[in-house]
Amino acid sequence: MTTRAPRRDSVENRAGILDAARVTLATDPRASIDVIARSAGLSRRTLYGHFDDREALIRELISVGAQRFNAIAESVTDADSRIALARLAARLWQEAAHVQVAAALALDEAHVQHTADALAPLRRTVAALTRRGQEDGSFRTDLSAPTLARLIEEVARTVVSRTDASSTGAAGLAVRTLLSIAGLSWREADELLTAHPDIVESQEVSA
Amino acid sequence: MTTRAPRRDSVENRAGILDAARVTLATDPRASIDVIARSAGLSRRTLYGHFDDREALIRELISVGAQRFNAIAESVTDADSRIALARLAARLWQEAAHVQVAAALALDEAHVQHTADALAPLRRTVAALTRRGQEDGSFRTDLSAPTLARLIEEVARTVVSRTDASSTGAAGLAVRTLLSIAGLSWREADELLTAHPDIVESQEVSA
DNA sequence: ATTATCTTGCACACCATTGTGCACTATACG
DNA sequence: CGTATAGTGCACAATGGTGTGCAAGATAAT
Repeated sequence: MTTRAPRRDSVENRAGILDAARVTLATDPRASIDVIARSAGLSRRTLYGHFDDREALIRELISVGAQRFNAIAESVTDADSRIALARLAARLWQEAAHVQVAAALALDEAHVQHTADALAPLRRTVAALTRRGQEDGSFRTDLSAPTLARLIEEVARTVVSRTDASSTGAAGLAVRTLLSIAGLSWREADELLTAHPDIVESQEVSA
Repeated sequence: MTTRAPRRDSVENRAGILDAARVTLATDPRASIDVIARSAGLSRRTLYGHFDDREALIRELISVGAQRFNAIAESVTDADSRIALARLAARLWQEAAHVQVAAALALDEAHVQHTADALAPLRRTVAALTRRGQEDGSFRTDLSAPTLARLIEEVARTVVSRTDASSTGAAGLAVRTLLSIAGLSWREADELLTAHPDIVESQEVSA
């Protein structure tokens, strides 16, 4: 009596719900279950077949998203801490779709804790990077490392969630902003991005 | 048949409600009317005696707060655009209590428009200041003036609403952050604040 | 082709919240 | 004082959301 394999449409629908939730909640973090389900082309009742709870849905969304971020954090290995920060920002930006939900949900009182936990590795990376940047003289030292790291996180969240991801040069804007926060002068950031055009592919941030 | 003068407790209570709403909504922008009323030491029913609507209450909160901000914006007249920005940030920071509600409500879809309208003067000041800073070579020119102005606004909102206003040096943190965004190197910002200690100085911790 | 799996619509109970009507009490004003 | 003004508690209807039970229908796996 081995249980039958799960139906293909079922797993597809489950993924579809997560997708719809990601898109929908990025705009409105408290969209109703009904809106999410319909946006996935399914009925509200069906959604409850895949997820016990609104909670369960959101928790999974956060967990899956966090994994991507943490993987990105690991993938950045540049020796130059300035470049490392720039590249980290750019790569996260490419995940904008995912980042925006995370940014939105992270502000929701009910999920702050889970989000914080899930993103711990990324946060550790940022903290280490900040320390390194200060030690090698690349980053500002008028703020303590923890404070600066926090500031970088908060500003990153803001820039990512409140700029139009589709507009040209948006990625460049995000990267430049974070480098400024880290303490680089804008000219230095400019030079850096010119010297390493691979970091941000879509150029042109006109004056 | 001349109507009698309004009772003193009535106007006090009205003010108390606005106060309570300010404090409560700063933490949780969608706190219920009941919570706000009780936090003001009044019953829900009484609140409805003073304000037609949840809307009406919030609209007044925004209007009153916006007036303060706009007044501050007008009060900053420094010729040096860097100092003007620093002072503007510092003065707004002193209004932290008010700023935090504004920041929280400004993110609420239902009130974005009203908030934007009410804060138009402040926004105009920031825009003009940004343009001036770019023209006199103080601010960065790798971003267009409107983009930079928007960035300054967003980061200001973030810093103000997501840092502990009571912690020491918080005002300094806010000011330094904004100067960095404007394009100053952190050393330059540091010099500026050392040369003009009056900008961040003397933060009253009045309850 | 059979059947277990999945989707759906509908009804339901439940909850929090909003805004109002009303009778009653308290109190500040003149 | 007397009285208009204000506060309170309670009941009420309405809204919009959550999560569940169930029967009937669709469909993918075997």
